[in-house]
Amino acid sequence: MSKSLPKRSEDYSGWYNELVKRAGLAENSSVRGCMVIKPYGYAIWEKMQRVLDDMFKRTGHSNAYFPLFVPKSLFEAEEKNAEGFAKECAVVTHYRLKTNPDAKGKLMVDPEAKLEEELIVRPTSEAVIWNTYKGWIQSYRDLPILVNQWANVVRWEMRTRLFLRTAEFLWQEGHTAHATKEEAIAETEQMLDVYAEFAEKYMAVPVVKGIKTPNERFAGAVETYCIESLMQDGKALQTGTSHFLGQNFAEAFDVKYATKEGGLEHVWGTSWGVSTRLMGALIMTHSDDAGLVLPPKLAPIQVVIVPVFFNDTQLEQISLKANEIKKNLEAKGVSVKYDNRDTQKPGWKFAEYELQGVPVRIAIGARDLENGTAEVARRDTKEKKAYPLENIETIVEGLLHDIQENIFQKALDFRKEHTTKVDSYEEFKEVLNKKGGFVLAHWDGTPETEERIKEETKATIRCIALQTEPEEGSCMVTGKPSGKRVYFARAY
RNA sequence: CGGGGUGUAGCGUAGCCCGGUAUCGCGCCACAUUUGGGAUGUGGAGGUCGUAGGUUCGAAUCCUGCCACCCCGACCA
Repeated sequence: MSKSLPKRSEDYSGWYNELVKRAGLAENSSVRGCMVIKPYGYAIWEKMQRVLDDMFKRTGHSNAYFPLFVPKSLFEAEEKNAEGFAKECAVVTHYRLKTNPDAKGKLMVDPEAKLEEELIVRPTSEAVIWNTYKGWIQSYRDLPILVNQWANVVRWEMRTRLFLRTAEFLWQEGHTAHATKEEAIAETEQMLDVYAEFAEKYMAVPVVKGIKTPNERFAGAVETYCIESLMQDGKALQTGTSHFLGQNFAEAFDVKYATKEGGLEHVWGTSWGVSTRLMGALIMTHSDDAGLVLPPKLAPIQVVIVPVFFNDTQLEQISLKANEIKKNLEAKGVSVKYDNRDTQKPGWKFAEYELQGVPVRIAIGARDLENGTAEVARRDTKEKKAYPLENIETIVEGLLHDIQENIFQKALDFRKEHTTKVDSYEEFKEVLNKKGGFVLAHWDGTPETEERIKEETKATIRCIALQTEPEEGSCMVTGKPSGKRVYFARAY
């Protein structure tokens, strides 16, 4: 195993794959397409979960849990949704194994134990949930229902990549039911805002909020909202989606409520989710050739203290000071690791914590004790500076704040530099090939043109941004009139 | 599912064409010297060569089947 990662500029996907493994985030498992999320990677996911979960609670949602299996008859009830997922479903057909009479010590599927109705391993839970909601909702007094679940889902992907696309992944899916269309749309938009806030304030990942074109829309939704972000290789990544389901699922599952006025109406629905794919966005937005760069707000270890010592006496003295700093920082809510192992050298530790993206590193040696200082290094810029020990906690606290701001700003600048307006198809292709990033162009609004662009350039419409100001123009491909520019990019 | 490739120690590999029981690096263990950016030396442990079969006195090497993984395509919210 070589010591350094592949360079981003030379082999971006190699860099990503190696980084995920070497930083201890995840690894491939013996199950095709499925990953093992390792403790360090899972710790980041847990922090994401905690923040998001709080945000969901604050907006009135409660958690619940629904089954992993969906009976085929339920699954197919909402036709478009079922069709959209049909090609990537794992299906349970039997419920028993038996010993194989032809191969000693081996098991085989018991042909006698065929399920009467196949069970689909959920690729998403709308079907089970709406079928359940049917029993929960009779009157307007039962609405709204604001439920979220943290779960795993399975989508049998042909080609997988750690975090970005795996056959099984972890996510949360919110499913809400409302009395009115307006309320459901407001919910959809509210959750999109929650995701955007989370991405920008916590992950430090700038996002474009928008709606999907019909081609890219969630199967079964009336409107799909999304947040899109830009990775360092110029490819876009969908980081979250929020769907206005209209009455599609209510109709498919016959979910009606009695109105105040005594009428009977189908309820309105939404669903919204973010997944472990966020980990991919986090990694690819900030990290560099030396390893992971984590935003302080999501870093499992925010500060690491590394002692530099030559003998046990020195270590003892340094530890005294280090533990004091650790305690003081922890009192301020900062998570600190004091790495006093004598089995690794300081230089090794420096490199290791850089690989793991720990935002701030404090090194204390005998020399520092004499001078009453410590060396403080920040991960994002790799700057090192000696500070007096007295107010080091304040310095570190400020630094964590700075890093959070700085990496967001850096990502935002990158996105600005890589967002290009073009007015011709030629220019469009050139920008895609030479520069990458988001390309803002006029489009005639037809699925045919969108499809043609996708086939010819591999770029898709990432979204129609919510904040886009109207601008008269003509479609770069067909010349037909267009009222605004849309975001194109090659995407993950 | 199509086209190409690869499976050899925990990881990365040489050997395969031309058959004779496996090379090197990292990591691991022990000891010593080291320790402010991934230390050095000496010694040591670790292998069903993906798997099943075939050819052969003898197979990592040749042949066949199977499995897994990677790349390209197709597919993909």
